[in-house]
Amino acid sequence: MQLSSGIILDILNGLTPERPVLQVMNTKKIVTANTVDRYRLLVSDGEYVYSHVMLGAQLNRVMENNEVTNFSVIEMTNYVCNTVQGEKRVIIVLDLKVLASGDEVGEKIGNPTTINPAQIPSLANKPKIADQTNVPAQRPVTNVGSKPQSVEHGKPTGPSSGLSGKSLQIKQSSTPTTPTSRVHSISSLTPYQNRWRIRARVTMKSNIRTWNNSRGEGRLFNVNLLDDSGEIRCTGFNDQVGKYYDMLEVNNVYYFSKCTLKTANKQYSNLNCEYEMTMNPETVIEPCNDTTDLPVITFDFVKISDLEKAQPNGNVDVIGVVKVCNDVGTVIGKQSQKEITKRDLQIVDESGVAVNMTLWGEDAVKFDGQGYPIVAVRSAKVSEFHGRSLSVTSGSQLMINPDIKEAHFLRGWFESKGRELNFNTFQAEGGSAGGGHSSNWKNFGQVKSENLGQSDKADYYTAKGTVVFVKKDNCMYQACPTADCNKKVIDQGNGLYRCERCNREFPNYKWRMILSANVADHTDNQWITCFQESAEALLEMKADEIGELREKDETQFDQVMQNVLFKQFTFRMRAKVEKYNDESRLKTVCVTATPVDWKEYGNLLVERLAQLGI
DNA sequence: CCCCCCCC
Repeated sequence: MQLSSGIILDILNGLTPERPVLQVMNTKKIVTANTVDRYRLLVSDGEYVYSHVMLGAQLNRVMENNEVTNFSVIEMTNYVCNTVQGEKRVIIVLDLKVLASGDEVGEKIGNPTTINPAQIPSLANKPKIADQTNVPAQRPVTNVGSKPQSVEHGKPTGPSSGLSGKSLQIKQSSTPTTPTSRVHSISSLTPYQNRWRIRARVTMKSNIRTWNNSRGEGRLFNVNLLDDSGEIRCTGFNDQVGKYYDMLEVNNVYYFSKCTLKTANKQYSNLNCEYEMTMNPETVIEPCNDTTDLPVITFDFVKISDLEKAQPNGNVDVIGVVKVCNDVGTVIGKQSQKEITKRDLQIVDESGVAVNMTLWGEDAVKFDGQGYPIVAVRSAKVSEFHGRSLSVTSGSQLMINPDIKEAHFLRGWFESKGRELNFNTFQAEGGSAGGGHSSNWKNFGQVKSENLGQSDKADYYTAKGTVVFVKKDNCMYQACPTADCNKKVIDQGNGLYRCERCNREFPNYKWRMILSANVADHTDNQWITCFQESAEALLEMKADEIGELREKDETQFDQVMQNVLFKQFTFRMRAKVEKYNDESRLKTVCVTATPVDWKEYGNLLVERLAQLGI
């Protein structure tokens, strides 16, 4: 009986020779929980044996009927060779003809050896796995260009016959492939492979966080893992927190295997990786001391003075001396309505500028500002608040007094001269009333035609407009008298006013205004909301006086509301779309309203005329 | 399975 000598290598090299004749050396039933059983074969072409051969499920009958047994000689009349897990080749037998039964043959034909991976092109240039089995002469390889089909697309295999990843996980001791030392690159990982191992440096480790929502509760942490191919986020939940949180240290290197991969939700990740990993009970993490060839954590520190050039809502690496460390405080999250702990720092560097940096939660509580510590933050979030400020979010890595050259430099600078310096700070845009220059002039027609405020961040603009209408109803309310609390109080009817936020009753209250006004120019009109200061500026009266009028002299109160009509102002506006249920509409808040500076406005018009060539 | 990243 003549086997197709050496033909297995041709198949693994991408050729699809017709009707290869092979001897079945061994068979194994692969039992899986959720899908039909499959059979795996060890086959020989007389020269080589190969074990990654799966029988299509439609051929299970030839096994169940004992048509194919050990030593049977078969002809593969239809088959494909797929690449799985990046490089492993699996031959799937789609149809076969039994040329001789195992009983008839009764013995091994020839003296086949295992395949040397070096003979398969894409494996050949990876020295780590070139094993030392005797190497037959290299066979000429011609790529016919017919890409191996993916299992899912293999047309004749039928709906239930795809090779499930599970069945390929089954370990066979005879498998002559991938030694355990083989390391995969992070960028090669996909959810469609299970047997991988990466060697990576931890570049970020979060705090342990707890959650409690409708889907359950628990705790979790994440690490970012870096190798020379890329960076991936890995999350550990519950048991894995206890198992791995202390073991994993930023900057150290570990082997990771058997994590669950899934598509990353880019919305929540600042890493450039399509997938992310979750630790599971099978996960193996082992320290690795040979770290020399792995990339080290690098910083791209931005000088504080250069933050004004940084993209708002983007991330920067930053390092500075903590010049001011405020006490821990709490705020109420707007969406969550939960209390959040925070701490504001002011950090400075040799660029002579100071910036506020906010720490949250555990970072805030644990921070010790004694002795002007140096903080380095990888991926701090930049915000536009007060011109520029920084926030250490869960995607950031905070390092206190890190042992890096930039920190030593800053320490020297601060001790020798920085300590005595006065630092510049960023200025909030649009905060200037009167004296400062206004910018980004728009008329209301432009606001609409240029879709201002339609992106996810607010747009600021300046407009000259005429007040054409104010809503006097509900334009003010009785608010908590506490300095920083403007919450509406509840009249207890006994001369006391209760503030729910402060959880206190007061004998007095202060008036706060929320005035809706319609302002117009020659192009369009715009509804705006004026809070306290801008409402007072429009009405040219303090809120407390207006409130008193409203209580005691409604005619005069109405007069105040009348007086503002047809007056012109320079409005500094903040425009942003807001969602009410499913409807989104542009909300415009008047940040400041100032009397029109006619000289400035005249100059603006002259400039406009010049642009028009008039 | 988180995914809030806040507040002024």
